[in-house]
Amino acid sequence: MAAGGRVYNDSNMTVILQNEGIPCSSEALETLLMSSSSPTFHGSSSMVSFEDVRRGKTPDRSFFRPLEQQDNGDEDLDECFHQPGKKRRLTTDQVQFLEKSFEMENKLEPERKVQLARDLGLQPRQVAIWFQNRRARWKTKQLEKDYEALRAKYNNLKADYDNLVKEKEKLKTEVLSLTERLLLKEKEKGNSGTSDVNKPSDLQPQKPIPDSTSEERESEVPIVHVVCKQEDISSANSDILDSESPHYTDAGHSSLLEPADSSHIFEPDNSDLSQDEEDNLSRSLFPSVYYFPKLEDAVYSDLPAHSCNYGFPSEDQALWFWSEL
DNA sequence: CCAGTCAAGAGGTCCC
DNA sequence: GGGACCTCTTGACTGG
Repeated sequence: MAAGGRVYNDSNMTVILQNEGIPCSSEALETLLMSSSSPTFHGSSSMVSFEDVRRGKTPDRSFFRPLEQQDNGDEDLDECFHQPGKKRRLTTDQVQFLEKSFEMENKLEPERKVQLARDLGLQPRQVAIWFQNRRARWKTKQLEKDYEALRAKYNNLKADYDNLVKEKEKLKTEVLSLTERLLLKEKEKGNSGTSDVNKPSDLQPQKPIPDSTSEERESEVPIVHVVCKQEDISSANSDILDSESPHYTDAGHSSLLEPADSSHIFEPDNSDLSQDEEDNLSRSLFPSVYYFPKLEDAVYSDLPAHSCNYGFPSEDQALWFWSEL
């Protein structure tokens, strides 16, 4: 490596030491070189706790250096004379100390910076840079975590959505077969000679007179209003579904959805819906954009007045329809 | 201070 | 074994 190939002489030593802010008299040099091989620091530096460091028990800024000397006997030379442009890794203990400090508070006040620098034998600038980098890398990690969490959430929601789509299909099939049965029954009735079989009122429950409040609410929700007013058989079907399968009503959706969380809003799957575009049932079931809460979260008991139930209890609607059978 | 970037250093793998 | 190459980590710098 490059470090191995470095050649030092007295002159560049002096320059380097001055760059490092180390007094560079011949005695100082000697002291540094001596201390590097001094048995005083040859034990693990962990023998002196960081608490001691905080209390000022550490002898001087060279405390953390010997770790490198343990790794490589030549490191001390490198450490003392390394070129100013060259990057030096912090020792494990220095990093641990900084990490602990970072855990306690990831911002660095000037006083703390100076104190840390003194404790670790680093330049305050180095400490500042270390904290900056640490914050940046912590943020990156945090973003990764957040991304993973969001992805998991998305997968759950997608699974819920898929289940709902399946359930919708099932219910659709069910409604179709029931409708067929109903029509068949009506046909049989007609054949038996009853006169007013084909009146729409026979197929549909009498629309009750809405009270003033429900009237007002209807006007607030034009899309649903229009859908609910469809005076055909599928309208009746939608009433049944609304009462029996509250998952698709908008009852309580606003309170169940987290605000500003677009992951809860599903655009209709066009590929799914377009396969049966004439199906009024689908249209009445799904407004252009629909929301659905998690099944277990849904509050089915308090349907709003505009949720296709004409302001009547859903059980009654079911009765209107089934009483005709 | 942050985001983006550079570059040194260290570890791993492959090939001769 | 060791050199070449690659990748990742991390200290340092820069511009906003």
